[in-house]
Amino acid sequence: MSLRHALLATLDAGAMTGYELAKTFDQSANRVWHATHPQIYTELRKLERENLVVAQEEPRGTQGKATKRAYTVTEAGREELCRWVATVEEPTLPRDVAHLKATYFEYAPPDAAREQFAAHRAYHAEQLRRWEWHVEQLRARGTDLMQRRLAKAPKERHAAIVAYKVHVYEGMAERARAEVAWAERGLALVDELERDGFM
Amino acid sequence: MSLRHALLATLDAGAMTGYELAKTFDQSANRVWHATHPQIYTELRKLERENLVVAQEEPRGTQGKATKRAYTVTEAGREELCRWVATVEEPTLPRDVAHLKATYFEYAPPDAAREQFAAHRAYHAEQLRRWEWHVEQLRARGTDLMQRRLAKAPKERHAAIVAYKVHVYEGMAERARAEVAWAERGLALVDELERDGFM
DNA sequence: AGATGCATGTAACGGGTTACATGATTAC
DNA sequence: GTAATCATGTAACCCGTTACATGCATCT
Repeated sequence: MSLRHALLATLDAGAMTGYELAKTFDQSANRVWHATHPQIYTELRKLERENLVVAQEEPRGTQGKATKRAYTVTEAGREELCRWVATVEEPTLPRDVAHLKATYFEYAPPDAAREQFAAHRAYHAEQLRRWEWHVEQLRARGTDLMQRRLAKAPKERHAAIVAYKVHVYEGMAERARAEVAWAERGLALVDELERDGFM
Repeated sequence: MSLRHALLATLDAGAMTGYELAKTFDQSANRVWHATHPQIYTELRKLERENLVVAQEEPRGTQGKATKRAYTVTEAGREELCRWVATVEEPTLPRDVAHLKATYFEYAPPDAAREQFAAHRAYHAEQLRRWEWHVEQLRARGTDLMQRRLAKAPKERHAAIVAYKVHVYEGMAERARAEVAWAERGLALVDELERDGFM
């Protein structure tokens, strides 16, 4: 149940609608925790029922039929967020398709193996680019979310707020680099096995 | 739906019961893909209904009331396995509690942050030990599963069978090392922030 | 007038976890 | 005889995905 806390933390920087949260989640900041929009809307309603957030309903469009709802964290919500952040959690259990599949590449022709290592490399190279870009943005305190967050916090804490996020995103970048290197060693391995007649 | 393929691959090395598969899954080999025992038993029944495996039912114990079922892959199952291995899949979407939480360590007292980085380090150090041990076992072709797998495959393919698995497990070890390093940099960061009065 | 994109949802389904149930074997 | 462990399952629940529905806005 981490989605709710990711939502609480994001909302703590300032009120947002479900749509804005969904955008924030999948394009920029929280690529650490994936969530789809139906999930976000549903979870927000749930958080509202539990009084961890409150919604401000406003008309959307000119006809006044459609509405949008901007959510704000309540005091209880903030407490729940702090409680969660300070709690040590069980590590996520491993479930990694790419590595699982690579375990059994013996069952596939060399070209299929190569194709998959190449796809792996491409995906993580792209991720790496994103993480690196994001680290720069954070350091420059240039993202919307960060500015809103900093505006609400006392100045002496700004360094910590930025530093933890930078640390996380640098960790993700490091990971992506490792995946790229792993895929490249994989490609070399396929070549080697084929050259030596083992495939 | 990777569990079924992990099961098919494991069974392809030789018949096993659900219990043996569960053990294989969580203690030694397939720590790349976590699965609990109810899930394994259920999936095996499903694979059986789809004719991807067949079960050999045998009495268990002396009273002859309880039974056990040893599963074997069918030709269709092997084809499905090969098809899956050769297919490029969407990468698993990121969902990482530890990194998500670390993003918000600003909300926690420094000691709570330290405790979590320490737990992270301990967990991945232990994982690293496991992966390294496993790589050694594989290279020595010393695991049960590997020996059964090799016994069924033509000799000229042995090198590839071992090499792919070693590559995967070395990748996992590399990852674990990166997580340990990340946690250590995290600990240093908390110290630094506290020393400079930012917490 | 129709297509595309913004914005907010609901419903059905599937995979995975936790809790529970049951029987056999081994060690004390 | 009782506790622990081996072994096989079922049931309820929760989280997340996919597909569908709806309304407004903008561009052509």
